[in-house]
Amino acid sequence: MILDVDLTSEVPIYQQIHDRVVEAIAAGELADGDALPSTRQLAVDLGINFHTVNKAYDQLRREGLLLITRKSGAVVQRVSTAGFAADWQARLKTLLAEAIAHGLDEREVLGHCETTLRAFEEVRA
Amino acid sequence: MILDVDLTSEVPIYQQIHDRVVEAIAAGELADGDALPSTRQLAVDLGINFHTVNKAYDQLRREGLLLITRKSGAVVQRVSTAGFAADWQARLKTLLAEAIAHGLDEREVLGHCETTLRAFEEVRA
DNA sequence: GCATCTGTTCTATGAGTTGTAGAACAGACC
DNA sequence: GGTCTGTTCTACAACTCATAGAACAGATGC
Repeated sequence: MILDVDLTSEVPIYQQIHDRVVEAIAAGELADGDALPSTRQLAVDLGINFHTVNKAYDQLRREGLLLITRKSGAVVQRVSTAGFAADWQARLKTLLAEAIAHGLDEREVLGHCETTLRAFEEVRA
Repeated sequence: MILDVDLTSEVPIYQQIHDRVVEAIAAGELADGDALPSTRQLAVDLGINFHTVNKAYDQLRREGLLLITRKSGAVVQRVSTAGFAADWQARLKTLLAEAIAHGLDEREVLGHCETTLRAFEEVRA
């Protein structure tokens, strides 16, 4: 699993780790039961502190995407989470509004959504 | 113009103000040339400090959505901004991946995008 | 048993962000 | 002249971010 983070980005490192894992799950590169590297190992690989990796993993666990045990480490396991849909739709509205406000056409924006979703499908197929 | 912010939210107040203005522009409730309330006035209306409003307005100005002068105050005026598209598409990918990772179907996600975009169109019409 | 790796938890520190606050200046308006 | 405006400056408490060190306990392999 390739997981590249930009240490110079304004986006927090733990957030980048979180986002890359989510994208890998969406693309099917990570499926239920797949193991992630240990917090200490990934921290060494990325050249960061293991507490930072721990924070990203913990966030994924709270979101119901990761199961973490002392025995098996971090394993992808998706469980239903309440209240996700409403929060997600609110963020979608804000993001799409940003594109429209900046002058993009509705059809153009929908095309970007379609292309992005198709990319996930294709990697999975 | 109604602008409601949640002071108890974990989302920063200035970010909420920014997002609501962007959504209003996308929905056509705010068009080019429309004036926003002064920083001090909006701060009083929302019961917050005017520096916080100033931060939100300044962010909108840097994004090319607002023109701020001592004379006319804050006025909606959209100008082209470089580098917006790439950043936006990266954020779109992350947001859509989150939905797919949580088990939503691709068609379902695209449907949400379509519905949200249509809502903007309808308010504008 | 022993060493090692793992997740977990605690404290701590420095840098940066967030929101509030007060003050001051200058242009615009009546 | 008085008032409203945006702008800029400093300042503060609270919080976040990332790093750091230490310690504990379960699991694994020899």
